[in-house]
Amino acid sequence: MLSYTEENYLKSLLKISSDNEIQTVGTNELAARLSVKPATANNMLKKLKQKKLVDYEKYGKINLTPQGKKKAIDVIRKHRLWETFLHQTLEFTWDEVHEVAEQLEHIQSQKLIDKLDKLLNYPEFDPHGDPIPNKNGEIKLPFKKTLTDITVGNRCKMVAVKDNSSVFLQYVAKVGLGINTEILVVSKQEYDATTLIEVDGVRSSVSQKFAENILVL
Amino acid sequence: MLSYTEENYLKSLLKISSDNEIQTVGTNELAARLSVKPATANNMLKKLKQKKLVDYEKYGKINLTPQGKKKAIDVIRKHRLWETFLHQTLEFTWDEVHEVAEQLEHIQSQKLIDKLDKLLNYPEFDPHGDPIPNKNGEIKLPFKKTLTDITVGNRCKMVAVKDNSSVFLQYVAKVGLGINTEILVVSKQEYDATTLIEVDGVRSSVSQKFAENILVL
DNA sequence: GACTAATATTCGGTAAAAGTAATTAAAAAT
DNA sequence: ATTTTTAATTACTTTTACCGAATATTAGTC
Repeated sequence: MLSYTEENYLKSLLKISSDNEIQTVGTNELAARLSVKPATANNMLKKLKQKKLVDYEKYGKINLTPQGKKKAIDVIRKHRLWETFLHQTLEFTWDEVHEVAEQLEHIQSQKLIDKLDKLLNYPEFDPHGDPIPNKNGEIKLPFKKTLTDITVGNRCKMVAVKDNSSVFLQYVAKVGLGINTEILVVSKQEYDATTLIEVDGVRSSVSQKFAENILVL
Repeated sequence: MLSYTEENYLKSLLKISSDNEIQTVGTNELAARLSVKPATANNMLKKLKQKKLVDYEKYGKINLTPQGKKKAIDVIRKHRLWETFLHQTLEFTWDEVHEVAEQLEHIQSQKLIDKLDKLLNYPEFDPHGDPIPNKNGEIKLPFKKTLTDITVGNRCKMVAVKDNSSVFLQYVAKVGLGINTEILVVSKQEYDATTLIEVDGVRSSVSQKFAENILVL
């Protein structure tokens, strides 16, 4: 049985590698994500290596073993199913779901998750548009284009967000955006890529940082 | 914020005092309930006293403070709401719900519990017939008569069970009993109070121990 | 190839949580 | 009033997670 903390480390490892493409996961980055010091992360990595959940050599690259990856996917599956449940069934707003799901994802009961999955009718994406791994650990490929990729004068549809922080999500909602809303890119500043967008007839100016976190189709 | 274990101690303290009427709660009994050594329970009691959740003096009797009681009721409320959810919404059998609810009861989110309560339409009793405290901590009085109180030739209706162990519940179901089933007391052995009952036309012989754990109206 | 910056690791130690064995105190029995 | 039994407490152990400081390694630059 894995501890709450161990599960979080595995989850972060998987998330980092899927966020940054092929990219190399380092002790520092891992530590930063989890808001701990590198020494702490290193300790945990040693423990996880011993449990054969991660595979790495001193000063070498960190990889999840097949077992570790399976476990990590399972945690993410639980997290996203709970988010979906909170949003769909219990009417939580999409910026409220994450925090509670962080707790719920550690509940141990295979049957619970299977039943929840069924209740929600086997959803493929959570309220933020992130893919929910199915029971076999298969994940629908997430979208790769962001709002920054849309050229001036073109329309696109928002399908997900990259940043799940509550402050970001509330800002997104304030601009009139949500899953499946249409966006028109009106203009862009050449200097800092500040973008003027139009959503349901309302225009807003958003920063490059903002646009990078909006995934579109 | 209370730890998982602290919450369990408070819950047990409340349960003991409501199970055994006025009865004095001792360190030993508490320890036995939680399957730890008396020393462990004593440690925790000191900690809980310091947090002003229990009130007791060395070698004296243990009482929950108003705050402690409130917290304990809250944990029980969460436990029983989750049990109801698992049974009603997710189709768990009544002997499966307890174990998972033991985990779910520690999730911290007022909103989650309120929404769950609403989803279930503010239930007053859980799948075992135990009363669910409402949002203000008020508890519908539980039933006090047991199957042993019914005299030969009379009928009664099962409304709850005292023992929530899976082995007992499965036995109960095997005899044909469930919440709201009718029972006819056919005869009783004088020697050991073994009782012959009839449920839906099927007769079974049950021990005194069994009968004591069946609450009836 | 030597210097340096960035990154990783080890060591020693802290703090909190949860537990037990062995002892001591109190209550009950003779 | 002494012994026996029961209950409560003290003192110590283990586990988990964390950090600061010192050290080691790797990679990039001149």
